[in-house]
Amino acid sequence: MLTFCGLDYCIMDGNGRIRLNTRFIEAFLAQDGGAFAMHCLPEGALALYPESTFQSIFRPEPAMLANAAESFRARRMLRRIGGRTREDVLTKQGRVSVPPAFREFAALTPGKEICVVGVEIGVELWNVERYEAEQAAITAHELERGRLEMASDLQSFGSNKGEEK
Amino acid sequence: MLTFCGLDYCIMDGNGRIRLNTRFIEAFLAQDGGAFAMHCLPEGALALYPESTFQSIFRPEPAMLANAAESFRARRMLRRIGGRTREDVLTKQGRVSVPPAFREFAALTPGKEICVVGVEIGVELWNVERYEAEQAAITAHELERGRLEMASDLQSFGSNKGEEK
DNA sequence: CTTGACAATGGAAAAAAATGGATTATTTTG
DNA sequence: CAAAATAATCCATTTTTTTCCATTGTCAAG
Repeated sequence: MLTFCGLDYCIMDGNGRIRLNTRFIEAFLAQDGGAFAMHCLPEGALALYPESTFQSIFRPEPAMLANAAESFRARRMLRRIGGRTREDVLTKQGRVSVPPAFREFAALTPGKEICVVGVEIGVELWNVERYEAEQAAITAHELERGRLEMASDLQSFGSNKGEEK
Repeated sequence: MLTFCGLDYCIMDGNGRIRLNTRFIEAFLAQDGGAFAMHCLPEGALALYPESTFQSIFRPEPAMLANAAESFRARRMLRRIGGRTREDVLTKQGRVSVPPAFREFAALTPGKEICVVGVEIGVELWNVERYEAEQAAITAHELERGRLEMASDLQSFGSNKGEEK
């Protein structure tokens, strides 16, 4: 069953907060009582994962923690997660406020429309243009895949022109 | 036996919902008590599959879930399914409401006519013009396939001109 | 230490949209 | 042609979404 699914367009209010739709609110409440982690993804969007999901996916290995003092790479890894993550709890009204630094990171402008995307294990907050570009990339890949599949269907007859017009 | 078959034209009401015909309603009720998944296809249409059918097709690999932190590709996969799917249940009257983002995706306009196509394992909702274009593409492919099939029949005699005209 | 400005927070009212039911119209069937 | 079944429309109700406002907290200047 898909816990977090669907796509909403909604408005970030003048103070940089958004209200999740009812299904998402209930999913967060059910999983960790509304506790979640907000994390900046390299794609330029913000992911919200229920607290426990975040822990199980992003928790650094003990070895990493032990190495932090000596290892440049270990420190960078911890910084990457730590500096780009914030933990919080949904308000009673199911609102999430996005801190200024994160808003800037994800190009989310107070007062403007944003996308809230269900991604099975949580949700992602996207700038609309960025999300549409992401969608287009996904669709283009799928269509190309379909095109090749159909072309190969004709190949079985030893077609000398597998490409259609 | 073809559970879902046939083609209907019907009207999406002013609130973005459609009512399935009796055969489809009964098929959905019979399979999962009316529970279904609505999924955006790259062709630009919406597929409705009974819950269990959808699960068997799109069940996410556990690896994908675990890799969400590290893998760009894993996140995109979760986004591809999660962001483009919604689970729901038929109402008592057999109505399905299509959320705004999905309406836009499939070019389904409230108050206008759409196509409901039986596709054996479920149904698809199409914008009328898009469906007609798809039909044309299917026919063109079949004809091309037939042409190649006949040509290859001649090949068996070592014809020096396998191509016709 | 107090005051004032600013931002963040929480709550609630107003607006908009979705929902469910029932009525009306249309088509199919006998 | 009449009756039944199906499809479409309308309307009242509920829910959701958005906007607005009051309160709280923080920081800086006096």
